[in-house]
Amino acid sequence: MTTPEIKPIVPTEPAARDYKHTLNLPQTNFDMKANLTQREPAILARWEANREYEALRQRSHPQGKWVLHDGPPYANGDIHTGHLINKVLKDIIVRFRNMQGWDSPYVPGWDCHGLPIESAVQKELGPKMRELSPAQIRQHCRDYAMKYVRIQSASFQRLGIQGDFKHPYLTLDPRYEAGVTGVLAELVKNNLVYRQRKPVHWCTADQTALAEAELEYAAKKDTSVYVRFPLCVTAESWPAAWGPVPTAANLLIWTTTPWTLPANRAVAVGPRHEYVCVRQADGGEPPLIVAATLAESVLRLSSLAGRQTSAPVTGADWIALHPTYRHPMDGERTQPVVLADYVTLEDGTGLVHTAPGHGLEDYQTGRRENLDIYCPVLANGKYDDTVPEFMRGQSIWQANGMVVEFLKAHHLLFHQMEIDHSYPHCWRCHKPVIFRATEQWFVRASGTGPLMQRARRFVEEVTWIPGWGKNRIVGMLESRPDWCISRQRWWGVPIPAFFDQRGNILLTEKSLRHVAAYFGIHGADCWYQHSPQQILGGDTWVDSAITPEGQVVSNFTFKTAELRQGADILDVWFESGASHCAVLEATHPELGYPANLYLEGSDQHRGWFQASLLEAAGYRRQPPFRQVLTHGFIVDAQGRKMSKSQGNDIKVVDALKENGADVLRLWVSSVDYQHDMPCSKELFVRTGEAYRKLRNTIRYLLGNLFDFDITRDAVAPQPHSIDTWMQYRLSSLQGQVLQAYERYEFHHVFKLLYEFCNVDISAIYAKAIKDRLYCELPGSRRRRSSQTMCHRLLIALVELLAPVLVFTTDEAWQAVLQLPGMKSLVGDSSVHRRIFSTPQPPVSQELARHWETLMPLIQDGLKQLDDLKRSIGLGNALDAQALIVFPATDALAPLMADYGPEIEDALGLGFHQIQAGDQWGITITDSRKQYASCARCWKRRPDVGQNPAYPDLSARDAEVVQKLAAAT
RNA sequence: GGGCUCGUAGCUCAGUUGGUUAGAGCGCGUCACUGAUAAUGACGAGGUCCCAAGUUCGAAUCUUGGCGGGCCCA
Repeated sequence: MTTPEIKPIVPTEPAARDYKHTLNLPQTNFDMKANLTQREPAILARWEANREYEALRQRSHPQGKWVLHDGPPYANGDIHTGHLINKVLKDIIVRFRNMQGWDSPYVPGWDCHGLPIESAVQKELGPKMRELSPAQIRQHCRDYAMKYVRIQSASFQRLGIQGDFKHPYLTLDPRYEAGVTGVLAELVKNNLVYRQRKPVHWCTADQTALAEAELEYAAKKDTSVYVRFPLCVTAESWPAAWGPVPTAANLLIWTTTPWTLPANRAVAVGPRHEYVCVRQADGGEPPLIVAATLAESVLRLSSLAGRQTSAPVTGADWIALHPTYRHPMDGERTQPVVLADYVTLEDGTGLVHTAPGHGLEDYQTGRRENLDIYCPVLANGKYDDTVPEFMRGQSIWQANGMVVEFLKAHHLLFHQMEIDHSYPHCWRCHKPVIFRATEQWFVRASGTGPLMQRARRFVEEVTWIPGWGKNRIVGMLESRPDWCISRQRWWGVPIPAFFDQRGNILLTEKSLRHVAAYFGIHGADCWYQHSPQQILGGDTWVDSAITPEGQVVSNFTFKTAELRQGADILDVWFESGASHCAVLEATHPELGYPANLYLEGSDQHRGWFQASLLEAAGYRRQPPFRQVLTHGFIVDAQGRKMSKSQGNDIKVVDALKENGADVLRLWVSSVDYQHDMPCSKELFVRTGEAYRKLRNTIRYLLGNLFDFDITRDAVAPQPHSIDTWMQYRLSSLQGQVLQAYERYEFHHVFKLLYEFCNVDISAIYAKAIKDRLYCELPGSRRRRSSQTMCHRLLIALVELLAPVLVFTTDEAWQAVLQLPGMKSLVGDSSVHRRIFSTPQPPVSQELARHWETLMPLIQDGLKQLDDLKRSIGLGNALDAQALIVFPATDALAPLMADYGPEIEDALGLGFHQIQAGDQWGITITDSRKQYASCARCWKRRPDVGQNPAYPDLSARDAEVVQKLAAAT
């Protein structure tokens, strides 16, 4: 089969007639320029006026309820890139769920209590703070927190985050405070709360205990000392392996905190490590006891000449002889050498100075060995009066030098050196913290207790995304100590314990439930304003009591007039960790327990995820979340952490002004958030370029639909046209994008949509259908078929982009509603209240496969066009023609009359011919000297001038113009 | 120092159970179009797959050890 021979017409210059007005050129008022910084606030105002969030809630939700529970950001400071990533990811998910047909409400929350706010207020108030009552201080803190709630709320909304911002949850809400207290009641009921003297991280500047999450590690210089502890030498306790019993000997210990030496109560050795006795040949120095493997390196520190090292003895064998030593700073005290598993031989001497009041491991050893949990350091970091006289009242930070001097003077200092090490600091005041034994409230959250057993089971029941999140939290649970939940500050939820004059304590499930109800009405501030009589509501209260000795006595009668309130408040992590009860059930019961999803940065494995899990494990049968999704952290372009002090941080507020929210949201969607995310101004600029491509694709589709009425003009894609190919591509795209959303793989969503716009639509389809859209008769089947496809593309793109580009798709949807017939079809609806359209049924695989044969021909054609451009300066493909050769036996052979014109248009050519042959092939040639150019469609074709009435037009264009003329 | 984790073109990402010459889009360069026009198209140049050793006929992929980054902890 060959195209019939058409007699070529000698090229002539076309008459200078202008046919532009007879074309169907794109028309739309959807601007190419986004102007987001102006447009977005206007759209926000419209949403506000239309009560969009409320309207969404009232929409029908065929799938049921699906709840993402917001982790509360801390109400302090402007929003930063961490908020950006977290809130936008949440918003994308919630919007996607809603568009899937779920009822997915979003209630934003804020963490309003805690030390950072109190410290900031303290700084603002200065010395005035001392004159204020606790209630007045709390009022200042409240004002401070609420100020930042307002600032952050405005910023989140400006980012397009959709939610119930009129009714957020605030941890300072009395109902929330009641909820937190209720959780505490549950834990007390299950015997999971106790009070004990125990070393905790303590900030001497802020004078409070600190949680793990409130520490930050920084380099610190310290004096480390090697100290002689005089051994009590007796024949019975002297190992035979060490040779003759000397008259005196010293244990050698190493510590980086000389100030804790007054609190020394034991020396610990490793059971399997070997210890030796080192003697100086001249007998000038008493023998030293050190670990065998460390002896050489330690003794080298001091120029001990001519030494002899004895045979070794294991720690376990030595301890069997019950060795003791004299306290280095208090010769009256005799103290034991004990075993401990944690002693290592990595540094030091293998003998560990043990101060049960100043270290967690030391404390555990102390408990086991029945040692005194002795802590001579007051809350302000100064020694009390139980230490040697020269140190009394001194700050521990000054004491290091004094201790060293003392040791020197008493010939106990073996060696001293300055070291540089990583040391915990207070997250607020950045001062170094210490371990200090104090009376604190604890939750039994360690070991193999019932709470931990259930927590471990919960971990198994939850889906952790990515999967390693599970390992991470399991590892943390395994090694965690009991949870110190008390803090010595003002700004928080009080631990509502009452104390009588003899130190008996009232803190029971019953008393907590009573106080919780009272807090719910009056707010927790009442703890500082109302008397115990008022709060407990009577002169006596009969309940269990905890005696000063820690015994529980039932049916104890408290006289409320003699009670005073405890001064401790709850750890803020306990507060936010109670949100599964305080929010999902108490303040926003419409959400319901448990949540489908918690989504936070991966640091929350130790923070909110764990606090929530532990509290729920204390009294519930079901974990508070079904899925936990974590994201990584934003780093700078070089992959370094962002910090204000380094000046490499990006200000979200500035980035918003420069790029608009949709560009920032698109950036969030474009990166794989499970790892670190590099961020820079340049990356926002790049994202802006991607944004423009998406916007222009929508604009192109809108522009070509100005005269297309979906209710009247839609036709099925023509079977052997590029429309069919496009439908095939679209169906496949929709499936992939929805699946990527379902898996929370938004960077795949972005990539799929972006490449679809660049390649499938822009480079291939839009190019191919330009001629038929612009030049065919408006109502022609060929044009309507492509318009139908454009319409489907438009709706699909706007819908699939809606969770990400919330403003732009809203604006685009307004333009969609202006298209003929649309309002009658969908009314005045917002794209954000839509449920994703069901994709068209997939087109036949056979038709789709045809294009797998044709696409390589088109690729070949493009290459040839480029060659012609370089070799003979052929600039416009409309000045070229193709000879398409197809195998006569191919299944496509009978269809080439249909496919030929499609290839011509896909390459943007003026003309083509088809010819049967042996194998597929395409040859592009210059037709400038062969055919005239049609004055309307600019194609060079042999049929230009065929119609005598229109000598400057091709046959098709002549017919179109004739019909248009007839119609008017 | 420990636990978890990441390291593929300038950027963002793909790379199936190991298997031709490691891919895509963007960006960049060159060119074209001027009826998607501060838009659009074409072609092209870009990679020691962090490094090293090992296993294997064969490693971006598996093992071990480094280096560098991040989070959490000590």
